[in-house]
Amino acid sequence: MDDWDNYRLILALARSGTMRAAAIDLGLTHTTVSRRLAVLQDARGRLFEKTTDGYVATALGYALIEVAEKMESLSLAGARHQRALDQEIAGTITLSLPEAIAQYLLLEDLLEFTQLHPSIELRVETSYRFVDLDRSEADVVIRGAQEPPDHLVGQRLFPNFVTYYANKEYLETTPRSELRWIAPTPEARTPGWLENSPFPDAPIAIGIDDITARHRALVKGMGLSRGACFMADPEPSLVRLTSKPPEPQQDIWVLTHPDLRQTPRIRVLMDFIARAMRDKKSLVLGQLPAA
Amino acid sequence: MDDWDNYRLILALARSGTMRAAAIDLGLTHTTVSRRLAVLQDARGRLFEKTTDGYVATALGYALIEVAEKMESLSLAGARHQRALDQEIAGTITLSLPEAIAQYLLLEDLLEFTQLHPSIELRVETSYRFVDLDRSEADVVIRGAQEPPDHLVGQRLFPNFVTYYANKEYLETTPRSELRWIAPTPEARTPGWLENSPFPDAPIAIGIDDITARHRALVKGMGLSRGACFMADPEPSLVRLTSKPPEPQQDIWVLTHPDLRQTPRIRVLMDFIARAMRDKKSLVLGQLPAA
DNA sequence: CGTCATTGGTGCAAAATCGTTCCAAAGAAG
DNA sequence: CTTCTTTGGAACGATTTTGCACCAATGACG
Repeated sequence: MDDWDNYRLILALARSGTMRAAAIDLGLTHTTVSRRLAVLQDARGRLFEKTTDGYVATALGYALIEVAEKMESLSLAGARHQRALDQEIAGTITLSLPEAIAQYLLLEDLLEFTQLHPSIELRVETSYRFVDLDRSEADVVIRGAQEPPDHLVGQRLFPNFVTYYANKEYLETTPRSELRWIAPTPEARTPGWLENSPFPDAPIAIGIDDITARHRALVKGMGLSRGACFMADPEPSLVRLTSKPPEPQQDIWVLTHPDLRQTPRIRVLMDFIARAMRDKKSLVLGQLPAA
Repeated sequence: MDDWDNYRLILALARSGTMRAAAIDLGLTHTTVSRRLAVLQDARGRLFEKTTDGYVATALGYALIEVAEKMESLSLAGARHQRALDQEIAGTITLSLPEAIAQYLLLEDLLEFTQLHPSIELRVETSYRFVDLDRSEADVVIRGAQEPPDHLVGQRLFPNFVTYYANKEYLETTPRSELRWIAPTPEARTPGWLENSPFPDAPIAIGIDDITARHRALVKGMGLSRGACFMADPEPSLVRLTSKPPEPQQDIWVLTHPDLRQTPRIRVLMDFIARAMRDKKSLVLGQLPAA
């Protein structure tokens, strides 16, 4: 018995009496319980005897059940301890981050964070109204920037990569002369984006400020667009317009105020975000999985 | 964390500091430790932080390490308890069984039994001198018999099946007229065995009393022979002489004296033997694995 | 006494886990 | 500063584990 999980098996079988019931308790099937018990008893000797009404522990089995019961109370005490620890970092955090990242990159992760830390109330603020971060009410900020921002501390992750996309069907059914661009509003356009694109002669049909609205229009086949890899690559209806590698844009930063940095609650969130982002690094860099 | 074995992982990592060392402690590789820790921390939050000299537990990690330490002492106490229980059934058992079964069927199992119950000294007696079991010094007896034996109690398992065999090379290279039988001594022969055999006209070259000696001669290609399936089937150099199903011989019994039957030590051994035999039932019945 | 439900076991295919082999990064040693 | 060792992670193939669909055996119930 070099697998402590076997104690859980013993406990479930002792309590429920039958393999099928024990399997349900453990979230398994009766075959798995049967096989695991078989190897366990081969290694440690008979633990249960099959009687007319279920499995009954032998002397040895009973000894191990007692161990398992104590282990269970330990485990439950550990869970309580964990909740108590989480209480110590209870409070509210306001997180400000770009709408696109919130919706397309970190949505599930942020939900997971709230489940992992029930004592933390997380408020997500996706508007860009707070351009001046010092005056912002946010505690933690995710933003793209070239330089380390003043008065804020944190870590730089990696650049956000973009390239050119279109809806596959739109691209195949639209005559080349009819292709149109969906662009940001003029002041937000990257210099040279059109000239370096695969279709520099196509006209700009519309300028949309909101990045997710632009993405929706792109997915619906309303035109060509330059967009973030992490938004477009997972969308199966979209194809890249060029085989050239995506281009890096601004670096992504995870930031907070210097006087909040040592706050455990803040540290936990920033660490969590950094970890979640790194897990998606290849997606943000636009590295296609099997290409 | 619905797998208590993860506590072992935490403990090993906390003690050794690096994944590679922890992996060695656990008998695994560092990749496995790394992956398991990753999913664990995804589910329960950060438990360790990577510092310049190894992994250091966070507050949460430390709480779980304490749980794991207590679990470990529980597990060790359980192992001591098991040894103590085994002491209660300490003593000597003399087991009498046919030489063929001892050598070809239960050898590993009996060894395993002594490891499982170090407090029991098992003496194996394979001679057939004790034909009268009441006068035998054996505590437990395995024997073949048609009827439930007098003055002894226990359980009947299943019949021992036999059929006809030869060394494959011997069969292919020997002219049919040169084929010879290796038989038991005349008084031990089953009536009609020769007439019902595939080669009823082949002469009997030799009569050997000892069953294992007969088997060895058969394997060495010294002739045809009728023998137990559980001895011959696992031997790759032997082939069956007939496609007819093997014939049942005497039932196999596991027996003891009535006044010993309730002795825990005896019960443990008899239960173990019955279980081991049932695991090999298809082998004894001569049911070929992939035929 | 027959029917039906429940139990645990078997064979096979799918899935998760693991080990091997590689590699980049970071410290330690020279 | 360079070299070398040690660390942990990634990709891939192999093994193990697991679930599913059956089945025989046993007991419950009408």
